[in-house]
Amino acid sequence: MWKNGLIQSLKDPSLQVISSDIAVVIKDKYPKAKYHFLVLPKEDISSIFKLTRDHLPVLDELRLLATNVIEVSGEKEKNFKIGFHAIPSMTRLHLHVISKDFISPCLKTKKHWNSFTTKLFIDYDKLYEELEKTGSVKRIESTEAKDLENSPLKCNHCSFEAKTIPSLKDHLLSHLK
DNA sequence: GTTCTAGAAC
DNA sequence: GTTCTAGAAC
Repeated sequence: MWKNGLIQSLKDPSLQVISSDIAVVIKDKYPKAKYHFLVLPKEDISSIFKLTRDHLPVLDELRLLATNVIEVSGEKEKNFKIGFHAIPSMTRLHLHVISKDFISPCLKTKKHWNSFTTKLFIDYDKLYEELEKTGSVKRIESTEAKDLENSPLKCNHCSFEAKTIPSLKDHLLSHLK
């Protein structure tokens, strides 16, 4: 089943970029930017919704590996987004580490775009705080999620709003240095 | 999560 | 006529 794809990838050492005793970094199979890594715990945590305060140290470790893999790539952390999808599709908790260029042939749909650039993307710090304060991560309302998935294609660098995905992709090229 | 493709949008 | 999106996938 495709939902278990990440767990399969986790087992394949050739896909591992870096790892520690408790977590592994792999490249996203369909990267949505120049750099797109996933940090997964070895512990069988299916998603953000299974997290408790007991997992805070695991999150700390995921975050450390995120910093490490950016360093190894020779890039600057400020040029990355680090966080979780509010509605994960695939099982096994995974932290996205993605460069803000969002230039990739695999970025094809409005849902892709909005999953990284709206509240459908939960920054690491925000999720960590919620877990610390409330002891769990709340599921987003499905009506709000639909609205976010279908919201206008706003550039993540400026006020530009694209009418189509291809025009957004053209526009993103203009932000390359 | 992706692929495929019908038909909407242009 | 071509580009682009969006829903089914048994």
